[in-house]
Amino acid sequence: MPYPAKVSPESIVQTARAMIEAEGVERLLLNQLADKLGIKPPSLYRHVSSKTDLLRMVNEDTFAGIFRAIQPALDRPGTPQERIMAMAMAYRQYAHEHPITYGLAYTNTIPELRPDEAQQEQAVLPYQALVAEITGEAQSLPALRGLLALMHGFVMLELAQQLRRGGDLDAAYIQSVQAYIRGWTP
Amino acid sequence: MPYPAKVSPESIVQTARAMIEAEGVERLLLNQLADKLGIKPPSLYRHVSSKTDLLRMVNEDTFAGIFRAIQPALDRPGTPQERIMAMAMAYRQYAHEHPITYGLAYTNTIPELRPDEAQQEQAVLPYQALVAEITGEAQSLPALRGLLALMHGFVMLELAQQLRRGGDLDAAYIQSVQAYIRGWTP
DNA sequence: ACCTGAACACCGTTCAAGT
DNA sequence: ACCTGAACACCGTTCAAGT
Repeated sequence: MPYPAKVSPESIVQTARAMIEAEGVERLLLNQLADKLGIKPPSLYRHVSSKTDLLRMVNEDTFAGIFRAIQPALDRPGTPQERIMAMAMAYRQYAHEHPITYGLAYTNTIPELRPDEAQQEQAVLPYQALVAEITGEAQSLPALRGLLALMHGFVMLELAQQLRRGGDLDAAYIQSVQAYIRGWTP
Repeated sequence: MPYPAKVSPESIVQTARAMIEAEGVERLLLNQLADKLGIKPPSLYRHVSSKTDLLRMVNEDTFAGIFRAIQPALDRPGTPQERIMAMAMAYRQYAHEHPITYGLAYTNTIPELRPDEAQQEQAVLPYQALVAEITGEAQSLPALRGLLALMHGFVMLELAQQLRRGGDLDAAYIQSVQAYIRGWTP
């Protein structure tokens, strides 16, 4: 009866993530996932309680990845404006490198796919503090929200192919974030 | 053989839209849709070539609705800043009134769900002209893109329940859009 | 011309049985 | 403790037959 596990929650999530990025969520089929893991579909249910649960795990992984990607901007030297800009660049880069799973993490049409609230909040606080260096404490929450909205919205429009009119998207992003920061600077 | 049609593409789209808003996309089942229309599932295929095609039609309808909602802001009197703000308010209101289908229209994970490009572009031009009154012609495209990103991103974060820390979201939206516009004003 | 019953294909999920 | 074969449920889609 000792039976070495062929898969782990980590290997499942990682393989699922790769399949989603390669083919899109709608083509993440559990029998194909099982195939790649070297097991049969029913065995997946030893490690994951449902396909929805699996997608939630992928999303958690995505949020962790985003915060890991933008972390260095916090410790970096420079003015608050420069550090926010560095964060915004790292944020967009992460989204470009994981276009499908990034979008998936934010299209929580199903509440079960949402990540833990408290954990999420904890992770944003340092960035709010960074924003506060420009706007002051009192305005920092709305200013942070607008900043996240601008970054997220830009990236989502890009990924959904909604910015198709040519022109320099890198420059548009930088200019827009700079304009936003400038607008909040007293 | 004369047989009056019980349904039309319009009635199908409208009913589908209502079901999506009421229950979410994942619970738009074609047999339930057929039920509400008083027909049997196979009959749907007289009017729609696939479920994907139906969703594309719903999305087209959504984009038309968005532009209809923000149109009045164009003709309204006032400074460019005021008219952009009016547009931004109408935009967010539309999204609040159609939370699910709004999100659906912008999460084009499948290319087939995307609306017509040329038509889309035509519809945005007046708003670019409005933005140009502030930024000048040369900067108007990137400035418009950032504005759309800010509006879309804010609304998407709200709808995905990603702004849960309390505070006045209406005020945050207004302040953020104002800051953005201010940042672009020479 | 439009609708339906019957049937198929696909895929997530369960469960009893294997090692 | 982990895996599998067989089977079920669900749902989008097709097609030949009805009016």
